[in-house]
Amino acid sequence: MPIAARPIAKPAVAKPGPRPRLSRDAIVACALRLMDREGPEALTFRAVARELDLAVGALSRYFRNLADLQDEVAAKVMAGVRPIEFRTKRELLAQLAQFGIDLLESTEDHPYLARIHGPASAAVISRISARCIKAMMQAGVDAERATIILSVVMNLAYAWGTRDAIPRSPELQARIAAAAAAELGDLIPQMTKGAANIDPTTRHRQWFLLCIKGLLP
Amino acid sequence: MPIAARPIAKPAVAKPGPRPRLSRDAIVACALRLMDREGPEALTFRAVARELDLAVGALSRYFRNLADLQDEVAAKVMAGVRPIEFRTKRELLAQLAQFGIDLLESTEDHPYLARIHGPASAAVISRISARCIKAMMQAGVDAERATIILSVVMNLAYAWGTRDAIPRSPELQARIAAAAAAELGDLIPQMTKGAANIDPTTRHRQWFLLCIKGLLP
DNA sequence: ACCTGAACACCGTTCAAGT
DNA sequence: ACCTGAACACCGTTCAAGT
Repeated sequence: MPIAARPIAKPAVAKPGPRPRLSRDAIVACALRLMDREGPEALTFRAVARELDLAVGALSRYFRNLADLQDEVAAKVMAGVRPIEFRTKRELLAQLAQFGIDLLESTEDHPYLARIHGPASAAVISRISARCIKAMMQAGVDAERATIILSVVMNLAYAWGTRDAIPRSPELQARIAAAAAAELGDLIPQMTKGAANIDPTTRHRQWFLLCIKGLLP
Repeated sequence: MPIAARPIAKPAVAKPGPRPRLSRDAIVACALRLMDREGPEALTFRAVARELDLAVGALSRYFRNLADLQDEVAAKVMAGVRPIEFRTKRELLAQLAQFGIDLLESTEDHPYLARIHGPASAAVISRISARCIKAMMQAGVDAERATIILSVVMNLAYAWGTRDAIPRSPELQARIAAAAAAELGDLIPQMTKGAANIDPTTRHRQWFLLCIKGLLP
């Protein structure tokens, strides 16, 4: 996901006195860059202020509190996800799968989304959801089914996108694998059989298609 | 979910000197109670120390850092979720739906789980997943399908369980509804039609069954 | 009007000192 | 061996004072 260029020109030497007002969006963009670069815990008012050459206190004029800023970052990311549009019934399946892939890539790029989710990002997601459900209903899917299908696609995208987001030490990785092996026993060969080295996006798309096909009427 | 009683007897008057050692689990149980009572942001080393009548520094002997303690809390909650067991093929559908309901109720009780998730809780989830997948494979479901079905059930349970976890002011609630209405337009009547006032658990079970039926071979 | 930056009340984490 | 609690380096948030 491309990040907007620095929105505020920084004078070579800090000058006192009133400066051009920052936009909320410029601050959100800066916060997003910061999180993508240094991780979610690096987002602090003080770090943003440093980056923007502001005093700490100034940020409170734009955001009620840190949670508010975090929420707006999540909203900005989600605003970049395009909902499906109704065209033809035949395209519905492929469109839904593509929507899933798009969302998956967004959450891969910003795996901290669930930790900073708030009311504002919830509103953005609600709007995207409504548009997707509308498209499905125009294609003849009933409201309940459309809601469930969308829920499946969005949540699988999120889960698959963040699967590798928790840093695992090699020892822990091995411990998890051993625990799974102990449970699965002699079924392991069957499991690894299908995991040929195909492109992950292709495999994810296949999984999305399998789910959506099973759920469309 | 029942919480264990306070594990350490608190002397009426604080006495200096060595005291009986606390167990990691006793501290985790205390942290869990604290989060359920006062929300996830109330979990601090200092609050736990106060509750357990300990000095702040002592907790670092048990947990590397706060994230470690949070992770163990999530692991404790997840350890209470029972995976499905293989019995008969006929029971598979109902068992998977029940597993979904169980998980959904856990996440409703502790909606902060995603925010405190870490390597230890990931290991617990991995073990539960392996057991569920094994049961499905013993019932004749191939490994890939079993993985996808489990992914769908677990992630829907999580999403549906936390749907109402973000506090929304009435104004925001209205703003979200208005945005959805603007997108959906005249399709709203169709949507609300099915939402008769049935028990939420029953509705969730129906949704789980619909999904699983569509995905089982 | 808008920004500054000291002040305040909290944190997590460390570690010499106690018992 | 285990706990204490002061000390340190950070936070978010507030607000009188500047320009």
